[in-house]
Amino acid sequence: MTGVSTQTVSRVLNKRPDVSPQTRRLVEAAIEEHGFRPSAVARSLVQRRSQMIGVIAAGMKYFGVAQTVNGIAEACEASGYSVILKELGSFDVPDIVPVVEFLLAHRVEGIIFAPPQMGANIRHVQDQLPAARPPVVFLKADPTPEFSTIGIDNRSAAMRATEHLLALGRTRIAHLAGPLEWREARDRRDGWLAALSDAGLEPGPMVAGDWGSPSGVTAFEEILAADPRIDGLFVGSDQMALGALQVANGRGIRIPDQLAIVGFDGLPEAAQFTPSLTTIRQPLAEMGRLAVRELLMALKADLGVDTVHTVELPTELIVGDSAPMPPERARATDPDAESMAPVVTGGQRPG
Amino acid sequence: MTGVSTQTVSRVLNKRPDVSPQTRRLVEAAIEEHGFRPSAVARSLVQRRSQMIGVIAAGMKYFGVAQTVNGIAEACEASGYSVILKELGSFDVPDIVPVVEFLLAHRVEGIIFAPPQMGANIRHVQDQLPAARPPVVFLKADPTPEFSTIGIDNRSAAMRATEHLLALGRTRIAHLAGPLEWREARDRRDGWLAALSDAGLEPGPMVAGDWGSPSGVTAFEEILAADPRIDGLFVGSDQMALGALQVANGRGIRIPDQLAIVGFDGLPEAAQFTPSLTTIRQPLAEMGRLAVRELLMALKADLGVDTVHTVELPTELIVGDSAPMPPERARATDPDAESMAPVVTGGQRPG
DNA sequence: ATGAAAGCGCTAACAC
DNA sequence: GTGTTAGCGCTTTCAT
Repeated sequence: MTGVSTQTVSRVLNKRPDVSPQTRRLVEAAIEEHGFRPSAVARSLVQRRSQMIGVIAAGMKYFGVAQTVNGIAEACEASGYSVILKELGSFDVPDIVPVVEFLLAHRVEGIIFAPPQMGANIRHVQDQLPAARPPVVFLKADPTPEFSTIGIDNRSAAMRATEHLLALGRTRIAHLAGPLEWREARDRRDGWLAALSDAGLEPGPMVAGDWGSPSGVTAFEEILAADPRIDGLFVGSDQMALGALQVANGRGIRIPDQLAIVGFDGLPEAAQFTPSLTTIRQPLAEMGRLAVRELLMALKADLGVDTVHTVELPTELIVGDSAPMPPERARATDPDAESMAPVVTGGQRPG
Repeated sequence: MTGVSTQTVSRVLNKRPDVSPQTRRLVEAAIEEHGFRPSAVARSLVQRRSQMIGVIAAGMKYFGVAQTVNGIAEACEASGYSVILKELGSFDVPDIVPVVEFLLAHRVEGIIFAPPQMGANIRHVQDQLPAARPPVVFLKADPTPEFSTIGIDNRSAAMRATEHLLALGRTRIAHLAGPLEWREARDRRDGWLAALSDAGLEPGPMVAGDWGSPSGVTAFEEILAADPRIDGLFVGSDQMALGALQVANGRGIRIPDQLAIVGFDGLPEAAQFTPSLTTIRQPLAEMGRLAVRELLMALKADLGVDTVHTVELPTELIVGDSAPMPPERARATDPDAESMAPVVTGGQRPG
């Protein structure tokens, strides 16, 4: 309309080949001059694809969630998608439904749930999801036949952690748990119990914290009060383990000789704790990336093909000084030997 | 069109008053039955407001950026806006321009830059920003007359940290700096130098790390090698301070008696370090929230009113055991006494 | 209280 | 190669 034509402009913008170089230059000049910017909104409307995926996150203040959202954002950018981020105060159902509606209204092409945890409430969310919807991936949720889920096997990983303590000859092994309303906290506790039961040992005391490092301090003190003679401790998060380390150091408890500690999460900083922390690393960013891949695959295959997958990503045992490698090497018969192979960091012990 | 009418539906959806209750119920029933969902895309198109704000972030893997994005998302939700999150690999100019174009094409109503740092390159970004654009806020950037910026006064905060060490009677004060390509790292170094110069002292050795805790280990070892007799250390990030603590603990350096340490950032975990870390807290989430407020205010005032503000948020000295309160209380004449008032955490020292 | 008409800014399907 | 027509799904404005 401006200088010369009407929607030849469209062809220019979309870099179609069927435009004469001359016209093209003309149009481009006009665009430049008028500071014209094509509306992606209108384009989304007519094409019925927004090139957006919706991310429903809660607790981004937690290291894990932030890491996962990062993985999602990265993978989206790499695939030409963008993310609409909805941060929720909580995952209670009444909160979630309007958010999903919002995302649907914006015609996102997929939705990822990235919570710090998934409890039973997720069932309700799943029930309330409208039938007509883009693909959805739940992170850290119980497997279902209806939705793709991506997570780790918390129970096995916790068993692996506990077995590491057992391999060090520890027999009185306590657990500093996460809040037991959280499924992940319960799964980790169950893994701890199972490993002890397999070894024919009684569980040591268990106290729950709230994932944060201050709660590690108080919970560990309660554990010590319950049984000062424990020689092994499995902690549900690295942050709580940090609190336990502070108490142990303050009381002159020698780690790992007197008490060996294994954490959970794989914070990058764990290697610089005093002493460096043995921990289970979760592939948090990978989870996010994989969730995007799942979505894109489902989008591609939108024929009735089966696009529901349940993925459990492998975890790693990162060995630090708080619970070093046992003298006899990891058993070669370990069924998960590959995925769960221990990784030894440069457990730094200066001086 | 369906059951009864055409765009009376619109009135129903927008909860307009001028619809008979009867029709309303009819329409609502039809909506429910057909699983109809209004298109926010079409609405954005016709109303010319997307209710979206664009966030350009880089380095969300860093605690600080994640925290800030969290604050942004929170504040947006609270105001009925949503965020389109673009995560960048880096803030090099060629990368950024297309991202801004993308956001503009999506008709975001504001843009926030949330990088881990802002170097000189930001100038180029600012220069390349098109003239016709929604309001933009830069986080952590140098003040400019053209754009709103929100950050902290790194230099003053670093002076405050160093003065705390001086108040403890320390005279050989070293600095474990961040990477000096970063403006923030340089500002903190300058604050350290200024405080020492004001006190008439020579600066101790300085070595730069990369913000991460492993680099704290090696950099601190270099500092010790350069001058083993230092009695104070100001560290540019809490994570690097964690590395320094590990080395100090490993070598039997008594903290704070032999060496007092002050960090920077205010990680929540710093209180559980061994020993608990004295540090400068930055209001990271607040920065994000404030950025959103800035944007919304600018939106409201879009008359030629002056909407460019330069905000420097106050920081806090959090006193832990690594550099305790000096015997004589903080000088009452401190000009920043209020905003910079030290906060004493329960520096935990068990047993 | 409701319907009809026009248009937001683009692209798809055809003509020319 | 380029212009024309139509329509994406809404919200206006004006009639009724």
